[in-house]
Amino acid sequence: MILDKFKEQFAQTVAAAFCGAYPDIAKATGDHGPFSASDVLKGIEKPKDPKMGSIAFPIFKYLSVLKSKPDVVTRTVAEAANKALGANGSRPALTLTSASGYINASIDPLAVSQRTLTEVLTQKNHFADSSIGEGKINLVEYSSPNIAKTFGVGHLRTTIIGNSLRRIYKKLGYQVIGINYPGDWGTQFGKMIVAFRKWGSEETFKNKAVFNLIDLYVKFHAEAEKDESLNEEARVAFKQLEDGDPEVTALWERMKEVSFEEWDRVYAILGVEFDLMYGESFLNDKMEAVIERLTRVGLTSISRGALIVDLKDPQLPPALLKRQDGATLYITRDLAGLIYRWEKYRFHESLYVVGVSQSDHFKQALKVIAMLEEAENLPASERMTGKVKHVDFGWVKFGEKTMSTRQGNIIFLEDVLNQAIELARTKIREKNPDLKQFDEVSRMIGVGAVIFSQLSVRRQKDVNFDWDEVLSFEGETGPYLQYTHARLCSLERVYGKPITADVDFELLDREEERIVIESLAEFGDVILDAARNYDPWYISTYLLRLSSAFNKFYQRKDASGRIDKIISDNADLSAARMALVQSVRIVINEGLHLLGLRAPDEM
RNA sequence: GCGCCCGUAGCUCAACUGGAUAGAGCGUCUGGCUACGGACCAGAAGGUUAGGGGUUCAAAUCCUCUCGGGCGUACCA
Repeated sequence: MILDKFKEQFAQTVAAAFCGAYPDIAKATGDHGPFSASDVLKGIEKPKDPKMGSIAFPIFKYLSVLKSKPDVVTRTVAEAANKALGANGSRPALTLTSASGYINASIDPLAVSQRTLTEVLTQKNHFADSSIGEGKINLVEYSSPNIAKTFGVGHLRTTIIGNSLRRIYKKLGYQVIGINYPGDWGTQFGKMIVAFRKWGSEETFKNKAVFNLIDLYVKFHAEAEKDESLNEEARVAFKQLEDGDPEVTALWERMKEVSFEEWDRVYAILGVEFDLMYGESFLNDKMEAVIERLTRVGLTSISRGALIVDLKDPQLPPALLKRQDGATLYITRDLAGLIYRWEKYRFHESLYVVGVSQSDHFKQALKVIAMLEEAENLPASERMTGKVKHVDFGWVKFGEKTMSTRQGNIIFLEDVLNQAIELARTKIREKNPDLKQFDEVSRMIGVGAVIFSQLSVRRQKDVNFDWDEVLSFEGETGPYLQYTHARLCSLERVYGKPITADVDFELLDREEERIVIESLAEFGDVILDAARNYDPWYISTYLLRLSSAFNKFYQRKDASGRIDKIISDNADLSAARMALVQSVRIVINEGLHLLGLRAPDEM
């Protein structure tokens, strides 16, 4: 965003230089390719190596039109452009160079640093805020655990990605509704009820209730392997629940209650927030209307005894609204939920942060909606088609296996968090034994390591759950970012004087500073990338880049091999460098917040 | 069987969706004026991008086949 202005200037200058250098071809081809500022702007890239400048423009694809060699083209154009830039005698904001098929440009560091640091220091944590979301509502559904199952690491990704997306959209000015939609309905409850009747007791609800319920669930599946009739019993039991049988309903309520307690504890540790929570059962009385609506336009039919919507797509099985026995299914509730949310919020976008394994399910549900809206011939403004997205993510794998509650193959998230926190405590005891807020900071770091472990891989890819990696505090980790933040805070404490943007930015023109400052300038673009791609990973990797750039600056050595200290006897230099320090601290702090991590002042 | 996704350093991941010498971290090895905080920094080693063929100025990226893995495939969610 901050660099946009320079990119535009680059594009205009380069296009003009092309026109000047190849007037005949320009006349013949018209305002296209290298002769068009907007085409040049589209072709702009970031150089592989920051030493090559900040803007790069490859010219290969124009060689056949220009009928010339790459190095000749880049050299003549760069020279002409430089001449034009320096024409009015003042210091040019851009300096172009040519290199093997690329026209590169470096931006006058002073122009960037002045603008960037001033913005960061005055806007503080509101730096890179945006208004693109103003007046728009975005829904984000995430976490959505199941009753009577505990939080495993499998639920970690949806919870963390969703929580982060919620914060990212807020920063961009959207009104965001973070929704937790727990699974509190369905045949699984038939199974739980049967299991409880057979092997449960009052003791089940005593201590560690959720764990006891999981044991029952696992046992049910083990037994059902041997005895098919258990599944039939479960179907009957769920039907009783649907019919409102008081005894069964009471049992269901108790199971819900203990699960809620469990989640609240985990959300509190993670620092995850929601704006709205309702379970699947909330939609029970809203499904019939949806079915009627679908039926009215003739989309439903009976097949093999079940009520379906034929999706007219050989690749997708039909959407089952009702089973043979009349019980509703997952997709029936999701359709009701889709419509409920659309009618209530008229959202700009509605996101479902749910694993890849359900991508067919979402394709089916969205196809049903599209068919319905088409059949009802709704005006475009009344249609949600295109606004609803399945934000899928890869599996959390454990060794070679995937997690499965049914097989009892699961790691409890709370155990992971507790171990991470305990490790943080050990580290702090050894490195900073006098730390005042020992407990709180230990939690920040342990939890930060766990959260970051899920955000350091692109959303769509599977992520391995490896204890050693999750509990690592070195390298590309959350604690590394937190450490950098704490160190920046420490510098401000040592400096002890007010930090302002009223400094001589000319003093920050060395390579290391330049890279840090241009990273700061990118923050806004990175947030937009994360939002557009529904992936906080962009921010994770950006913060690592920024921290690494800062740490290089911090530990830079001068010719004699001494550390080139930030705070020195040179007051002007120190003031300028501290302006940079505080800017980096602000951006790391805000970036960590967007990811859902806390940033300690000391650790 | 059919559909979708994936295969990059010993390990975990990048590569701006077709661009420059395929980059980081971990691990291994070497180094860092008596630390403005060493949870850091500098350097070294490590690659036929699973394999073959094709498309073009240019392929890890696109098309095709082979091999290997994951997920889904109507009455679970």
